[in-house]
Amino acid sequence: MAKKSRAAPRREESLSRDRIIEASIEILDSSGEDGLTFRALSERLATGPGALYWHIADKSDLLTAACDAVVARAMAAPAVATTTPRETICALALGLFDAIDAHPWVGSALTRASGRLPIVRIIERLGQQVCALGVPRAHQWATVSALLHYIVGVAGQNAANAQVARTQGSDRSEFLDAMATTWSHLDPDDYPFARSVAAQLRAHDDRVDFLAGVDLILRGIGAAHPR
Amino acid sequence: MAKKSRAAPRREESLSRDRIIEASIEILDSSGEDGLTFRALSERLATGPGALYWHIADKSDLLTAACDAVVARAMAAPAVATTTPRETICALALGLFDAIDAHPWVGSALTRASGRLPIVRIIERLGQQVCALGVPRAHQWATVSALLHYIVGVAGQNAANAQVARTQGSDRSEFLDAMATTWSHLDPDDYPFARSVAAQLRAHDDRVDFLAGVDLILRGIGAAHPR
DNA sequence: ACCTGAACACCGTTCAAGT
DNA sequence: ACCTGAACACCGTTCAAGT
Repeated sequence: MAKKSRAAPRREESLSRDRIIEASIEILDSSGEDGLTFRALSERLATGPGALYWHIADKSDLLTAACDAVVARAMAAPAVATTTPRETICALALGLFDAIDAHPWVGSALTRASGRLPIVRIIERLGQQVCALGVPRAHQWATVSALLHYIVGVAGQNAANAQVARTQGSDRSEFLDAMATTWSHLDPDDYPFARSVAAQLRAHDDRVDFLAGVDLILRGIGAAHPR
Repeated sequence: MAKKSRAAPRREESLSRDRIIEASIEILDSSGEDGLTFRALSERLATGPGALYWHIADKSDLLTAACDAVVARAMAAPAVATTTPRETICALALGLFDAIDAHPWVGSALTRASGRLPIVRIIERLGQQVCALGVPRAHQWATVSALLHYIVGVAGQNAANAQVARTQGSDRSEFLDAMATTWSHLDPDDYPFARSVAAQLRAHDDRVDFLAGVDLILRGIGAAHPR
């Protein structure tokens, strides 16, 4: 047996906020929101639950920090000077959509992060482009707010869908299929529209619909503030 | 002492799904999401926690049902024949906004109710008006989806704000004030936009901003599908 | 300063037993 | 058929005690 080197640390790396957040993201990605517990997390980090509280305030802090790490990456892509503000907004929105698609738990974390850092990052990037679009100062906040709420709304719905699919053990298409079937059995007098779109539901592409919504808002901005 | 009448029931009314949901709404309104526990609920209904499971599947079922009761009321208002589809959509959106403002927990419940009854109710009412607007069949779903996600997004944010305000014991204006202060202290190079809107944040009216967002989407619909 | 891990005060849910 | 309430398997969080 090899002799222990002097002052060998208990872990390969000592505990730190960043290491905790990194481990949290891994657990969230593999086991979902319900899988992230202080016990599971401390086990993975080879420590006790109490140790985590030295580096993070509470679970909400942990979730927001994990969310922020993902959002920061998605918002880090620099704006290319040769693109229009409109294109940049679409790119930012799509970047967020894809990040949330890859990490569904970010969707629900974002919903609970109002006013916190991850939301401010998004507001800042959107806001700069809304200014560049020529929206007058008095309307800038409401405009950014509309874009933000739409994006966060879709994010939350996607997270919820993923959560349902996870707990039911079914994948997305099975989930959509079951939903479409339920809708097509609704009362024709009370729910004519829901019945009529049930079929489209099976084939639709969330990403395309998401972009269509962003496009609608951008058109609205253009119509409200013609240059 | 009055003689007990024969066959006196243990409770004034026997347990039922509706009574459970009604009591849940009262608890949610007075104590928030965290206040709704099976123990608090069974105590208020003078029964044991296990009894509730005879009438409801689980907590998610309970929350969705409570949410649906509120949404159903907000969506029940009949469309007046003399109004335009546009006005009806605004009225529906405002009705939901006010319902969620009065019952903040509905916001987060809605986010987790994708494809369930409360969401279908909203989709149906919006969908009929979107049809009336003359949106071509192929674009109806994406259009309704944009409106829905925006509304649910705002709802979720409002619920989160109310939740933060509740746990901090502060009211909405204190919360907004603290947020504005934090934002105004952000780094000027990294967050010029967030800093510039921080002041507006203190004075802004959520309801007005919400309507501005609905208006933006409606303008976008008009621009995308001119009649 | 940082970590340990038992203990506390809860949860949602189940289920044998009652009526 | 409907209800009871103890019991189960968890949570997040705290804190005296260690290094």
